[in-house]
Amino acid sequence: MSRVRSAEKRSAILEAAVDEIAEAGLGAATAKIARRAGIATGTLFTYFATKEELLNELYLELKGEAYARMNAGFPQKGSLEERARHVWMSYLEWAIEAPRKRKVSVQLNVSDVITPETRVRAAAGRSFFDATFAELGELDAVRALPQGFAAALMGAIQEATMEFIAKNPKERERLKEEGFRVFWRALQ
Amino acid sequence: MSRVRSAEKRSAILEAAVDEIAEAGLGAATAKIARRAGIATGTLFTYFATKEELLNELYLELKGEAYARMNAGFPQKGSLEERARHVWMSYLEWAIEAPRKRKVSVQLNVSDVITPETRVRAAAGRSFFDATFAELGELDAVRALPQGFAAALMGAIQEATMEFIAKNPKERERLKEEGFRVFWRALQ
Amino acid sequence: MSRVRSAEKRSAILEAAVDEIAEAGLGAATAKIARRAGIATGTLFTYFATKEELLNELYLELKGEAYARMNAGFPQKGSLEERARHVWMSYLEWAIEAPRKRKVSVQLNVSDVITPETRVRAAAGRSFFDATFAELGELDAVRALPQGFAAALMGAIQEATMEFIAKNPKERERLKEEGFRVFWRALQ
Amino acid sequence: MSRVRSAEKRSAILEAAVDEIAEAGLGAATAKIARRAGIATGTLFTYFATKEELLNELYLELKGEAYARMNAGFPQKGSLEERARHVWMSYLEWAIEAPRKRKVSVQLNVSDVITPETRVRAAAGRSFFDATFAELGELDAVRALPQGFAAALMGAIQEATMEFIAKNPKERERLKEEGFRVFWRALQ
DNA sequence: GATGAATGAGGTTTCATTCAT
DNA sequence: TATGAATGAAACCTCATTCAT
Repeated sequence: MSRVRSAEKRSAILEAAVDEIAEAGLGAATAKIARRAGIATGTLFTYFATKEELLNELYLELKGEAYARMNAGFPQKGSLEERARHVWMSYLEWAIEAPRKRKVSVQLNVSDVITPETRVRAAAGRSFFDATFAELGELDAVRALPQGFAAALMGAIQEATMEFIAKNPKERERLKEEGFRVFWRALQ
Repeated sequence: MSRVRSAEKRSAILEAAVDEIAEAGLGAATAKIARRAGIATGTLFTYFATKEELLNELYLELKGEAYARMNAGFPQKGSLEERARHVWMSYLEWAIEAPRKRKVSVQLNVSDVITPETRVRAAAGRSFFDATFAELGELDAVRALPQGFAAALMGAIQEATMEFIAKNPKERERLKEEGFRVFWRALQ
Repeated sequence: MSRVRSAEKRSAILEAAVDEIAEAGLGAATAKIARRAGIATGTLFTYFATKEELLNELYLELKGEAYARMNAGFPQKGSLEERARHVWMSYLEWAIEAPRKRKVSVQLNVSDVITPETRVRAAAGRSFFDATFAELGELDAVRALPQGFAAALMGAIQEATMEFIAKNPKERERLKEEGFRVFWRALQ
Repeated sequence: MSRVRSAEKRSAILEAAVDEIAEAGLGAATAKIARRAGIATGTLFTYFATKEELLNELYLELKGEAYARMNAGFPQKGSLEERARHVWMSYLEWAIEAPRKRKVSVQLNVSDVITPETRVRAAAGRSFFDATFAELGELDAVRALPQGFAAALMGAIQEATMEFIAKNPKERERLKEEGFRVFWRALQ
């Protein structure tokens, strides 16, 4: 039997990619990523056929990780506000814990390497709380706006909130809460 | 006297940079930018010593252009809502008119090439309507949040709004207005 | 296992560098050196990280080669004159055989690319006959001069001798001998 | 009447070239030389048609300056040793006073930019004390060696001496004297 | 599968020289 | 003459990807 592609190595590459891209931008060299992952340059390409594929997979991974966090402990039966608050808080916690991951996720999102198909696949991870966003979209405040606006709005306000948490880490808890309240008020 | 450094050429380079970066990302080749600007490769470097400098100047230029738009026709004596609405609308109009510029502006903003000093210089262009944001920051909804949150919030919601305008260009006017109303409500 | 860095290729690069530099000076293009060595442009940089490193290694190589010649057949137990004569003759023979190498060695020596550290490392190769120079330094003629003067003196007179051998190759043997006698007399 | 090429500017260029080459090697940029000379890039080329010409003229200038020093106060009627000593001392003094000029002179000499014709023209400046070298060449010690050997020998030993003076500036006078004695003994 | 040397196109920047002013 | 912007070939070096081992 031949050796098998190891999941550990795959993860090591993705983690190394996060670090390297956080430091050097999307232009980060595959060779450096490989070295950081503790593997040979060539090995990287047995896990990801091209750099573009690596980047797309990374995007999926990061989105997936964030979504997993939001899905965990999701109060399926809570009130709309409770569910919205859960999503808000759990994403922010992930972003605070892994700022480089969030940074890279943003860079990937803004770039053109991520294919529409990848974006679609990434969105699939939201299944759990998508219903919540659908409900939010029904609120008077945004009913006249396209589907998805509520989600985008949350993302946007979180982005702004993150920025300030990064600057005042000690006020983290308060900022998380206040941020949510601003978001919530926007929807009333 | 020798030939004089022409403002037209400088502008041509910056415009070419916008187009090229919009298509190829921040990795866009200086040689291609030069060709698109109709000058020789070397000439670019008599206007901008390094690519990094070009990128920083471009950021300044784009921010400046957007701010100029917001400053133009600013209703100095209008109500707070009128002034906020002006800022909201004029930025969105600029972003809609020049989507590539906005896109590049976002990419630059997210990247690490823009120095803190450039960011400070860019912020200087906001003088006119900064007072408005200061006033917004005094509203109950965001009083507990750090200075600058209102501005960041507007940027964030605009970002979300832009995304949807890009997808539904025909609804532009309505989306602009609805977006503002969401923003405004968040502050009440 | 991957392909292994080949000593032959390394040598080929160094030899090509000698030829290219002899023809074009220290400004010789790395691309041309690579082509002459029969490898791709990029390959050169897997053997030498930068051109500067290549130049320093080349210096080491050339000095090493010359010193190896002088060490070979060194009459450890011969009289001072015999030992000095051996050093004198063997260096000149090397320089005559490989005039381009000597030329490049001189250019490198005069330039600022060779780091002090490289110079120190190069000097290490003289171990064998250093004792001889130390003894020469004790002779009355140069005792009042700094340590190392005798060695520098030999180098200088050899330089002058070389020049004339290059012009009158047929008189090589006589000039080698006469040159040594002038050197030797200077020390008496 | 049109403006005339100014001798001052020419000198300024040559001096700037010395400084720039001493710092950056023969690859020094003409534009930097021009800036250092306080003139425009283009102006340099009205004084020297090409960089190569500039370099050749510089060589001539430096050799000329050194020779002028040796010619000054030349003891036409002194003994052979007195005359030789004068040449020895005055060159060393020049080299000590203007180490960068000497350094550049050496670099030029070793390179291939200096044409044979320039070398011939440079040699012309030695007229005054050439007779002395001719006489030195008649001494038994070097009679069997080609014409010019005595001069080359002096140059070579001076080179060695210079090196040590550079390292021990305080012993300058003693080293100058001792160096000469070594040279003189070599000829006896 | 794993390795890392090899490849060569392409990236940024420099530079001697020209030429409009 | 003087100026310095303009030129574009070339320089050094990087990098995604391939492939011999």
